[in-house]
Amino acid sequence: MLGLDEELQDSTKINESRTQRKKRALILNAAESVFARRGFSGSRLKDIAEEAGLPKANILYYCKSKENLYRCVCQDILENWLGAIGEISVSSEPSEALRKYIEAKMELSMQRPNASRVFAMEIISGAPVISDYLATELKSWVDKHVLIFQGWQNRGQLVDVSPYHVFFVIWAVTQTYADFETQIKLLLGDQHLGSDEYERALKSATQVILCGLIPR
Amino acid sequence: MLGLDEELQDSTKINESRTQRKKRALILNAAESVFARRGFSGSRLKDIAEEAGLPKANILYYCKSKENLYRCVCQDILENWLGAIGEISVSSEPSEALRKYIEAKMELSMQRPNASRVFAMEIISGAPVISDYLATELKSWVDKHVLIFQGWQNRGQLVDVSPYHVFFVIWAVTQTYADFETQIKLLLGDQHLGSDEYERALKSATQVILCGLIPR
DNA sequence: CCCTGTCCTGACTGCATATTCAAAATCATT
DNA sequence: AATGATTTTGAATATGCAGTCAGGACAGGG
Repeated sequence: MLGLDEELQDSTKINESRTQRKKRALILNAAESVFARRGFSGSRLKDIAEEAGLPKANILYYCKSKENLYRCVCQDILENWLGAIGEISVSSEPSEALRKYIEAKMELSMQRPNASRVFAMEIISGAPVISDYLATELKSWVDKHVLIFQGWQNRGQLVDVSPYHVFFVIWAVTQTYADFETQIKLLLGDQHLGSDEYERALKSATQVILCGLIPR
Repeated sequence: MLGLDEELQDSTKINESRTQRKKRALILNAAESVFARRGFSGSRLKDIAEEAGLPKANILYYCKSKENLYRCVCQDILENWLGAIGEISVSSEPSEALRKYIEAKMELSMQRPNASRVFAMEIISGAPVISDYLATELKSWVDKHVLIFQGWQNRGQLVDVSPYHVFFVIWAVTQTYADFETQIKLLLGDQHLGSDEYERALKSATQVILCGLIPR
């Protein structure tokens, strides 16, 4: 279990046919949903194969090993996340910028809850696969935005809390609706977190966090 | 994988000697720390045994099976949590009550981070073992407190957000410092979340959440 | 239609691991 | 100290699973 970039199944091969790309996506999806539920060691290739509707050996043909498959899933998730979340600029109004950011994160959590869960398990397990990514790409992204936050704070547009912790709070809240869906459903007595409940969650999260961050 | 209460190794046997209770605690501790890192399926009895400094077969002697051991760990965690968190009463001032609650939760997260992580993984996995507990004991506790929150809201002491989501937000934030410690350490560049950083985390969490909840 | 390389897959292998077992050690009681 | 009950443990077992492989299907180019 080392870094992400070594030995990854090359998913951008020059001559990859349409059906092949579809099959890859199918496998990644199936794998993501199984890994999300059982974690890496708890997942069985057989289950992933069934979920994807393919024979086990075919999975191994596309992704050389279970570990490599897991790495591909992680990479897929990280790319998707980095791409989907827009930047925040210094000049923007913090309340609007933060609202947009929270909305975007929330949207991601609801649309690909399994991605969030795989990520969560990976971190809880000590990030054996993505720690490099966290320490380099994510860290520099965060550090950059911490500066922006401090700019806002100097202008009195943001309350005086450690900017890092602002991120921790936002991430915690937005991801909880994906990661702890089971618990939330059970407590709300709901079977499926409908879009009405999603609205309420978004409203609560945004309201609580923003009110706590923007001075009046 | 069924409910919690069936077939649990009876840890309250009448004549259990001091050394036996110590050994049980030793095993539970070791198991908790391994389960926290690897999840249920990812954990190896061998690793738990090594962590506890006991031969593998001895673990099985005390807890009949790996699954039963996992159940015991979960039960231990839930009991500890339920016991440690005080009640919140209607008559209390919401800002003080919530502050205390947040502090207590935060304290638990920092003191037994592994417990929090086991719990998190269990929920993400769909709560195969503790779903009964969530649906009964925890649900009734939450429902009771939702009424209290609504009382506060009627008196204008608490902003108008869904009380359930107030809990989700508080839990998300307080647990993130245990569950995502790896990520937080990497981003802060710290090796060990010292007590100074803990103070900062507590302050940020309390400030953001409370300011968002208490009207002015 | 044949040939060549790619893709697919059922059966097999070897290893890791939870659990059992039986014998040894320890303890408790008289 | 003798006897029986409980506790401990190394070794054996049996199962489940990731990964291999050899051969079949298939596509494309001539």
